[in-house]
Amino acid sequence: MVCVLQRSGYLTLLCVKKMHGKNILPLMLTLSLEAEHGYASVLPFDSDYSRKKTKAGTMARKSQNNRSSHNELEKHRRAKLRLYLEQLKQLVPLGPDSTRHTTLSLLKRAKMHIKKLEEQDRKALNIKEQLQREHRYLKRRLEQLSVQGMERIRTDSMGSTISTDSEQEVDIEGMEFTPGEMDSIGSASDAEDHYSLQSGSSDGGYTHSRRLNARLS
DNA sequence: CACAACTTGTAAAGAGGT
DNA sequence: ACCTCTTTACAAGTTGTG
Repeated sequence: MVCVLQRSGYLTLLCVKKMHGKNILPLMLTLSLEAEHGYASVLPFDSDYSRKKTKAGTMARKSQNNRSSHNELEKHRRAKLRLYLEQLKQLVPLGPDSTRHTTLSLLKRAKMHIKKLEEQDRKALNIKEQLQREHRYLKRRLEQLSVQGMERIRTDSMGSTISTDSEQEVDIEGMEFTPGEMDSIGSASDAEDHYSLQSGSSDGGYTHSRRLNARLS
């Protein structure tokens, strides 16, 4: 039996039982001399243990120094986890019962919060698309009406009279036309936008267009 | 008793030697 | 290519605490 007192405070005993001249049942016994630990482990041992990547070999290879540095690393990992949880806590709105929050409850809240944000995002996207359709439709309608107004003025002027009918005026102040938009006047997407406006949510866009149509027809 | 913190063993991945 | 070692992360068991 070999007995080694390690600097880490652990006592390692190496026991080898001989039978018929051969070493059998080798064991490595590790005892902690620190009272608060009371640590003891019995490991199978063989002369090749330091080179084998077996479960027992790994255990035997790990010195107590490795063990404590491993514990330190694990401590750091937990500290990092705590930090991330703290950061998460700043991002998640906590309810009135914010006196006690466990890790589990925080994660549950975070999950709910993410779902809520996703829903808000989805709704906002729908509204944005609806407004874009409305905007496109109104723009094209305005372009059509301004063209009609110009033609009306031209035919009137051929009759040596200039119309001063205020009802025929089209306010194009503030309008901007890009070449693409000018090309798309009267295109199929016009009807599509109009349809989507009619079938869309009940905002003021459609009624506004109808008023405009009625006034100029 | 529930939860947090700690300890320990182990697997996986990557590095390095042969 | 194979083997071993180291690093890293995770899971399970244990201990501490309010």
